Amino acid sequence: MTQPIVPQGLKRVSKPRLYEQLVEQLLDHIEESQLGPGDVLPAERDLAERLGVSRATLAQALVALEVLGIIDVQHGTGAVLLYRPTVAAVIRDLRAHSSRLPDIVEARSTLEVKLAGLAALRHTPDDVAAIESALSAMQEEIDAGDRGVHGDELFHLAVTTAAHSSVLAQLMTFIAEMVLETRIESLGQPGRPEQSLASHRAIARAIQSGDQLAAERAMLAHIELVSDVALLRDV
Amino acid sequence: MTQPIVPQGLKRVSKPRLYEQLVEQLLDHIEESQLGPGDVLPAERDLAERLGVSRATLAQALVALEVLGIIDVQHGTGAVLLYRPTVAAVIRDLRAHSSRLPDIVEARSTLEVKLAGLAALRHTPDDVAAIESALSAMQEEIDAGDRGVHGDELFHLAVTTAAHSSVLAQLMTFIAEMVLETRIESLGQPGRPEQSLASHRAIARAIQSGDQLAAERAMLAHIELVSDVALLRDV
DNA sequence: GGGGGCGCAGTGGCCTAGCCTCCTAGACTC
DNA sequence: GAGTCTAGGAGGCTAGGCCACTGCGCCCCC
Repeated sequence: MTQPIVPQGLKRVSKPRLYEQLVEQLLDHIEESQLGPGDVLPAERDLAERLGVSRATLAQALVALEVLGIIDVQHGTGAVLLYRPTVAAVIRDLRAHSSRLPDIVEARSTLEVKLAGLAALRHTPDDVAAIESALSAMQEEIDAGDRGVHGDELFHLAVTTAAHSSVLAQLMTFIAEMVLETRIESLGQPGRPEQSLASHRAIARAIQSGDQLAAERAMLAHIELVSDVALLRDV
Repeated sequence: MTQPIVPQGLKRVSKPRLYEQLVEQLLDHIEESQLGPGDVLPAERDLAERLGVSRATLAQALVALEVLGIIDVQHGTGAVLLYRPTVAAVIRDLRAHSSRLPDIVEARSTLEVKLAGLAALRHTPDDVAAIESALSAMQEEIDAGDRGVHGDELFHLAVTTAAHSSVLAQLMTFIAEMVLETRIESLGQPGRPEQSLASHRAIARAIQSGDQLAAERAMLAHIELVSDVALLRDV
């Protein structure tokens, strides 16, 4: 009862689709029936009739469950469960109360701290050049009276690249959109761009000196600095 | 001669479904056309005809894209893009399994270490019960001569749940499929299931005692233990 | 009696055809 | 000019049908 409906455009304000309701019902059914990995769901025709929907709509629900990684639909056999009901519960929670801001910051922090540390260990001359270039870009933006959003983005991207860890980089990209919102807010605070740039420099120094621990600490401090306002604002 | 071919059907050896191909094509189309957030895709009837499929099948593909968080289908309006094309590319890469093993382990380690630490701080009685239940399940599997893959999975899931961090949990779901492969390999080593279970117990103790640092350390040690063989084998 | 092959029943895959609801832009009214 | 109405286009969902794949049991042959 805390969340007053997220205005954050990320969420669906619109009408519930039938297949979404079916997903919920199926998850409930799986949980109640104590089904486990390897068990197969009833046949589509049967299920559709029992749930009072057409096969086509049920098929959409099954596609959704498949994408969510809960079932694997096999031609000629049926829809077999991959995971335990607990997973279903987790996913349902995710869908229910959508990701809130602290969770986003938490994920960002986790990933970027690690990336900064790896960057300290693995950076190439090119990576260093890109980081320096990002710092200069942000400096120029600030000098021009701008908030430096672009340079900020460049910097974090350069650090991510310097870490040379493809999966982590992909995960960063995935949450990039969410992070962007918090970033723009933060840089709107008076004096914030300068502070942010200063902590960028600290991170860059630690990375260039190859000091993993220092880089991680610097990044952590930076993100905490950048996130506090957003946290206070919204939660 | 060690493994009689993993029956774990997670890797699709089977037939590609039409809607999956459509997802790929649509992602390509989005990228090529330089579409951004807010843009709407062509009408279903139009799209279906152009792609040479029925509306029902296209609808499945759209559901998949919706679950992946790429589009939002609005009644009466159309399918509007939520993210930038880069995200689409990322997701496609993730699906294509292009990432290499060390990177996967690295990402898993980063996320799970953080999750273990958070679980130490945030666990509820229910979370503890789920963790204990997972430990018992794995013990039973091992006693029965099994490798304990299932109990292992339950345990890591329970820890993820106990961390109560939705975005991090979401990221774990994304790499879950990749992680599964390394997990199964690891547990195939002689004596490994017992070692793994022991380190699970250590993690569980640290979480239950609320010791964040100890939980993080225990999880890190566990993942390093579990990953070394796979790393040596494959890279 | 045992082994192998074949066919059938059941399941999902996908399509066609159609009607409903919802949204929106533009015409119409005041 | 502002508000209202309406028609067309968009997605939502259904019904029914045919095809392809899987698995298992029967039957034939050895």
